[in-house]
Amino acid sequence: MPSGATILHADLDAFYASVEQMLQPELRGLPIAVGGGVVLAASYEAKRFGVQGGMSGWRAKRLCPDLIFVQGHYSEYQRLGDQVMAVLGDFTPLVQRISIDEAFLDVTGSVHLFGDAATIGEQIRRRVRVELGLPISVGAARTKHLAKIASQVAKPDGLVVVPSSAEREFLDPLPVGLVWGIGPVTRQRLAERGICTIGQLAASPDGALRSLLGNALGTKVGALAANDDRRRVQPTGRAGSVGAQSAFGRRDAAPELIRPVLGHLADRVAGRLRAKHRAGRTVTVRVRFAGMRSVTRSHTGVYPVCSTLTLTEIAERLVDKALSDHATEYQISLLAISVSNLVDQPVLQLELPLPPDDPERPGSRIGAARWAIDHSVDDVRRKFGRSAVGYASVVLSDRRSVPDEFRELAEHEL
DNA sequence: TCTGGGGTCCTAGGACCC
DNA sequence: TCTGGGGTCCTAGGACCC
Repeated sequence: MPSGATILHADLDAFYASVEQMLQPELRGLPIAVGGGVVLAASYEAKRFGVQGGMSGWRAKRLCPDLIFVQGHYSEYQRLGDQVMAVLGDFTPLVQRISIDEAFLDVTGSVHLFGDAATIGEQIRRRVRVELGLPISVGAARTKHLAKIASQVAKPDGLVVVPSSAEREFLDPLPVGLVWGIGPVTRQRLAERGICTIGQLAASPDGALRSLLGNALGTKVGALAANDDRRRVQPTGRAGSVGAQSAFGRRDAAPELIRPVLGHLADRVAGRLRAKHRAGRTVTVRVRFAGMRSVTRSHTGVYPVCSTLTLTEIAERLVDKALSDHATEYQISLLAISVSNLVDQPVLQLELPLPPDDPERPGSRIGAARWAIDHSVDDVRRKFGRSAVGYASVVLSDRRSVPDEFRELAEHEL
């Protein structure tokens, strides 16, 4: 009997940790964490003790004294993640990759070739296990939202198919936190009103949902309740913004470090933009203070920016503004730069020389000079590597809490 | 002895235009 | 002589996701 489920959500289990256990068999069955100062990923054996990604290493060790810290094999993560996606692509061209280790599939057109959703889900799981040595969970349902919830329920290393005839029975007893978009804050707000399960949420009047969750999320939950999720699986698009951030942790965030750090961040962001022939009109900085309170300041200019020096200057101005608005805060715990409103910038615009007083203006004297500098730096790096030439990298080299390879895994396609 | 780094989306107020 | 309604863009903050 057909289940009506044609959307799959495939999600590798504890991806980085599983890769380490696959590469080093002596680690299998043991609580491990990838990373050191901060836990980047934890195996299921470690998760049982409450160890989670993003947690500081000392806290994880306190929760799980036998925890083993391992260094990440980041290029392996990328390679294996890509290979998993290739396996998924063997079943349908309609694959929407959400992150390095997770994707939606629409198998509507594939069932006559491979069997129903349950069969395809099992084939995916078997192939990923046999060919790549990794556990992957799969959820199958009529909509993306349901498929995603199903894969979470299937974890670890399982398959859950939600037949369209049994969606309510499946959803109603589940905790609201499984709904995409409901995090800790919203979950708490709902709990205060006695709403803990998706069934209770679905039974709430539409107006109440909207006032509780906001218009957008309320509509989404209403659609979930009415089984009316119409989002389609679509190939992953390009990123709408590029950013970089640097946390100071417990190291001193001396004021004289602000500028070198901004230079370093701008260098990363602008370099990525140039590599993809992109530029952005809006620059946003975020300053986080001790106590996790953070403020943002942004500037939208007339011309798209991709020059390292120009981005640095704009970011410095914005950070100065943020700091003067919050003069009582004295300790900075994080700095971030992000560029949005992106546009394509296929070639250098060789326009008529323009007044040289606006470095942001492409074709102005200063703009052209910066373009030349940036591109020679990019050239040297292409030939000799990132560290061959760069901004204050010596000053900051021992400050990086997370390896660059890890950062790169999280980058989206520009 | 404190909380990484990459993103997306939503909300709300204000400026400005027609 | 005082003011409608709609739309777009920008800014700031916040929740959330992987």
